[in-house]
Amino acid sequence: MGTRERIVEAAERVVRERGLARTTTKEIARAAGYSEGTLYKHFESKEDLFLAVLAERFPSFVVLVEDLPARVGRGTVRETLQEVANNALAYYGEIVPMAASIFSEPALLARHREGLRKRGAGPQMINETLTSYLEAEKRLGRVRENADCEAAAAMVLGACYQRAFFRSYLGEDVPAEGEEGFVESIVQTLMPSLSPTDE
Amino acid sequence: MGTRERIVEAAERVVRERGLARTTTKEIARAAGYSEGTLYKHFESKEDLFLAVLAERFPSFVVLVEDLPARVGRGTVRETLQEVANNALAYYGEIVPMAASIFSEPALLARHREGLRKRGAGPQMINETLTSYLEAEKRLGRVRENADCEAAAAMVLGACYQRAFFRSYLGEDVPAEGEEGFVESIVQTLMPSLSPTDE
DNA sequence: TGTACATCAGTGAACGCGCGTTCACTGATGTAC
DNA sequence: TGTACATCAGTGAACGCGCGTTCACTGATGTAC
Repeated sequence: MGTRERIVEAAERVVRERGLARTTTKEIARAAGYSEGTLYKHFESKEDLFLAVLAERFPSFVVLVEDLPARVGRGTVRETLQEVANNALAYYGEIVPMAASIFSEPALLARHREGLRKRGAGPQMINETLTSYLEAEKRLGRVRENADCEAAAAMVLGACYQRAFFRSYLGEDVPAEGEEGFVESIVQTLMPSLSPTDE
Repeated sequence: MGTRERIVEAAERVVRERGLARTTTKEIARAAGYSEGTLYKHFESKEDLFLAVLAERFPSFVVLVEDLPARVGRGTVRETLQEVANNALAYYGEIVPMAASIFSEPALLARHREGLRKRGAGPQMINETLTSYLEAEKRLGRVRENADCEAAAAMVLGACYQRAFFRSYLGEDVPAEGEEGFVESIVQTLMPSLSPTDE
C-alpha cells in the first residue's frame, strides 16, 4: 500500500472517529504515520484530501446491488427485496454519518457533487438499480403489471435510509434482530402492491 | 423581540447560508447587529448558542402532524396520507441540511441528542404520530385489519425523507410538480396494503 | 425634585491558541561514466 | 568498481491567520432618600 493510500485511509478513520469538524491535518498525519508535510506532497490542500476520501473510500454504491441484474427471474422477488433491504440498511448505517457531515462545509459539498456528476455516480444509483430489477421482473410476469417499480424502490430504500439516519441521530443501540424484523415488515407490507396475484 | 432571540435567529440564518463549519461568532454578531461580547452575555459558548438554535428554531416536529388525531375517520385515508407526505417532503427539505451538518461535531450531536431525550422529542415522532393515526383508522375499519401501520408509516415518510436528502445532496432543482407526482405514486403504491377491500 | 449610587446590557480591543500551510533541509536511491 | 551528481519522498520547525473567548469599560435606566 502506497503512502497516498495510507493517508487517505487514515483520514477516513479520523473523520469517522472525531467528525469532520474536529479532524486536523496533524491528527491525520499522526494516524497515517507521516509528518504533516508529507500530506502536502500528495494533496494540494486538506479539502483535496477529503475529496479523495469521499471518492475513493466509500464502498461503491454499485457493489451493493451489482449482482441484481443476475437475480432477475431467480429466487422469489420477496427474498431478493429482503436481501437488498438488509444490505441497504447496513450500508446506509456506515455511510450516513460521514455523508451527512459534508453538509457543514458547503464548498466541499459542491465540489463532491461535481465529482459525482462527472462519474455519473451518486447515492440515488441504488434506487435506480433496484427499480430496473423490479421492472425486469415485471416483464417476466413476476411483478404485477400495474406496479410502480420506482415508487416501490423508493419506499423500501427510503425506509431503510431513514431508519439508519434515526439510529445515528438518536444514538440508539438497536439490536440487530430488531433490524431484521423491520426489514421483514417493510417488504411484507409492500408485497400486496407487487404480487401478480394475491399470495 | 429580545436580544437573545435576535441572536438565535441570526445564528440560524448564518448556519443556513454558510454551513456550520464556516459559521463564526463574528459573523453571527454582525448578522444580529450586536458585538461579539454580547453573544457571551447571553450564551456560555458558541456551542450553547447552537444548541439553542436547534432546540428553539426548528419547526416543531409535532406541528406538522398535530392535527392528525382529529383527522381520524374524516376524508379518505389516501387523501390524508398524501397531505402528510407532501408536508413531510417540504419539512424534511428545510431541516435536512442543518440536521445533517451536526454530524460533523460529535460533541454537539451528543448534547443535542440529550436535549431531545429530555424533552421526549425527536425526528422519529412524526413516524409515531402517523402510525397512531393509521392504527386509529384501522380500528374504524378504514384500514385493513392485517395492515402493518408502523411499516406503512416508515415507508411513506422514509421515501420522502430520502428524496429530500438526495435533493440537498445532489443540489438538483427538482420542479415542485415532480414532487407532487412523487408523493402521489408513493401513496398510490401503498394503498393496496392498506385498503380494507380492493379499490 | 435632585443627588448619589447600583445595575446591567452592550462594546470592542485584545489575547492566545490551534489550525492549515510552507519551506529549507535530509538521506536514501538511481544513474552516468 | 568508485565517484559525482540528480531526484525525490519525507521531515519538522516555523509562520501567520482567524478563531472563540475575555475583560475593563460605557452609558442608559432604575432606585433610595
